[in-house]
Amino acid sequence: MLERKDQMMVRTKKGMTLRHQKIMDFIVQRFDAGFPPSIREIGEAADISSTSVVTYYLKQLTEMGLIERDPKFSRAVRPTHVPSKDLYRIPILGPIAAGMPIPVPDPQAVYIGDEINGVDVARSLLPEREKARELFALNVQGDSMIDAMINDGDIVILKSTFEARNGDMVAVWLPERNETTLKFFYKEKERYRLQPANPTMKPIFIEKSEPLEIKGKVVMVIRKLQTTAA
Amino acid sequence: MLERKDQMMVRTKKGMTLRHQKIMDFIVQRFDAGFPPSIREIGEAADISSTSVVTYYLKQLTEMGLIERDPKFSRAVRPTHVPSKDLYRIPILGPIAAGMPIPVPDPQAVYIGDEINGVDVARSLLPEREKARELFALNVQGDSMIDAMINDGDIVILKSTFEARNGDMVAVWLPERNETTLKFFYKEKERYRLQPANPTMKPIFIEKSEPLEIKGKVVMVIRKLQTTAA
DNA sequence: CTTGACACAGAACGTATGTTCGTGTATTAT
DNA sequence: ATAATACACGAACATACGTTCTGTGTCAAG
Repeated sequence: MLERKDQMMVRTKKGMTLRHQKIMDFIVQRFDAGFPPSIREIGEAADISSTSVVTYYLKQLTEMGLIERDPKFSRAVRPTHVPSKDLYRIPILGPIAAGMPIPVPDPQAVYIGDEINGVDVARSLLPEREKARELFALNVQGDSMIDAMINDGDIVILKSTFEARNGDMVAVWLPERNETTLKFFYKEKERYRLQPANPTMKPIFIEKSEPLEIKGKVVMVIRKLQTTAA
Repeated sequence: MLERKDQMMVRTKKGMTLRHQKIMDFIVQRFDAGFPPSIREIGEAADISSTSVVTYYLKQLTEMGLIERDPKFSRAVRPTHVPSKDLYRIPILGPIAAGMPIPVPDPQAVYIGDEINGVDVARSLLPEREKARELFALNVQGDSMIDAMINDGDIVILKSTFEARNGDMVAVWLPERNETTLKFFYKEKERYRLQPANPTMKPIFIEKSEPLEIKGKVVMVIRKLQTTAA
């Protein structure tokens, strides 16, 4: 009864075929909606005509640890690890300090193993969803940022950018001084003014002849105080 | 067939009877688990013997806007508004400034209308779940907290407490000075030392004879930089 | 070439599931 | 007092659902 041999899936080793992915996508989609699918609905979504074949794949996905099932209930299938829709995990790329260059986001390297160091931030605190992917976080090391009202141990969240507008707080790398700094950015006639957040402190001025690399715009600062074990 | 008249639910107006609540609780519980219940399972959970009665209540809950159903699928029932399990909404009680007393959490008043001003924080950034209820947030007004490395517009998250340990950052009200301040707290022999977070600034000392009210312990500071509309 | 593992189809079976209908009993309105 | 309404039970029914069994085509190893 099988005629179209070209449509059969081949799984040389233990990988994900197109069918595995289609099924996973559908289950995740339905899980997000709150209504988990039946075997037959999965079959329809993945172009599988037989319920036994769906069961066959579900068994594999379970063994891979991608889904969980409860045989006691119908439609009791759910993905094991689903990132929360209400959170966004911002990768922490590394430390930031006055005498160090700023780690730059690398779209390739970031998602190795999917188990990256990161901060979870509520979507409600973030700008639009689309731009969240441009965000990265840095761990502040040392007291060198106190003029930016940022302390040792703080986490700064930046939006990757190479330009800045007046009034933005930016992460700047000054090659000639071998210095990283976080300042409010103002473009003046012949120079840039880098203004500390702390109003009691003086700005520094960078002539336009001097190189100045803007690495990102600070969008948030999170400070966790060590909770002395209650 | 009905003998126990005392067990019948009476809904004088449009309120929630015990059965409504039992059903809602069960649906929410199952929704969180990812496996929505069937009509009969709901009936079992709410001690309802007839499936038609469950349907009857489900219809009411739908009309109240508490749940949603999709008649195309079985087990397709979900609560409409479920607070995310990954977030915790910390109520913002009001402003904090140097010359103002600190708003104190009032367990009664907080939950009016359930639509309170608040910050959503990822649970992963918070201490244990149990203690999250003791948290409240304040909106920093003015520059008076710059010695605590806290700026105008910052949000400070505090844990309600009346005592402090050495090294805690606390919100303190000094009645004799009519002053609110955020400082690291150290108990010394004859006095308290209130140390600014900014290492370049000097501590203030409070003799033990002077009254000092600890209102809370700072657990987190969140600073949102205004994103100049991209 | 044979064998066995893999990928798939189809059908059958027993149970689960949601709806609907008929009936009964309190409570409230007229 | 009577009617209307709200709350509740149980049964019946058609369909949905998951499991299991048989069988078939594909491919690589021996």
